[in-house]
Amino acid sequence: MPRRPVQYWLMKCEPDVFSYEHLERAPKKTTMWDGVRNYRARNFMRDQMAVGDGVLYYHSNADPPGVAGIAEVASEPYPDPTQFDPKDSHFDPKSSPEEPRWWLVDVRAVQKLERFVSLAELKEHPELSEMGVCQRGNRLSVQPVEAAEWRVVRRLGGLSG
DNA sequence: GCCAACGTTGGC
DNA sequence: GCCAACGTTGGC
Repeated sequence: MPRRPVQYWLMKCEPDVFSYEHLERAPKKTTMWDGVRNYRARNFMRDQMAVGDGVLYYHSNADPPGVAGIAEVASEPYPDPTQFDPKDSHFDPKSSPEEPRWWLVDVRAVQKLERFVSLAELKEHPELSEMGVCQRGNRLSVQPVEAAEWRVVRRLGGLSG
């Protein structure tokens, strides 16, 4: 069974909540990407992500917003445990372990960018204009990224390849 | 702090 | 199934 090619993603997180530096210091440099409660974002994680996929770790609601580091998908999709916890702010009473509504993957830090690449800088590059994050009003917290876009962002961030 | 864009909810 | 109201996101 041939493995599908690596795919690329952009995942948003508020750095005040969990920055790229937080991820680097986490056990195994890995965290559960919990709390996503948007169906499109969930579908990307549940249906399309595979271990080893590349992730642009994006700082949203930040000054400035932008891509801080490279991460990777570090688990198969599995149900988000916070949906079952009545004490958790992401509790979903309509979900059940038998029929979980919300899914996530683990994300592992790979390499911090040599240079932070701000949203303003992303927008300066016409070859990145199709990226969701460059489009006005796009609030999706998990987005697919084209391989060509991935390479451009890496290069802007001072990484080779 | 403002507000545009979007997603969700709930009345009908 | 429509759509107005409301809540959230997130850049500015």
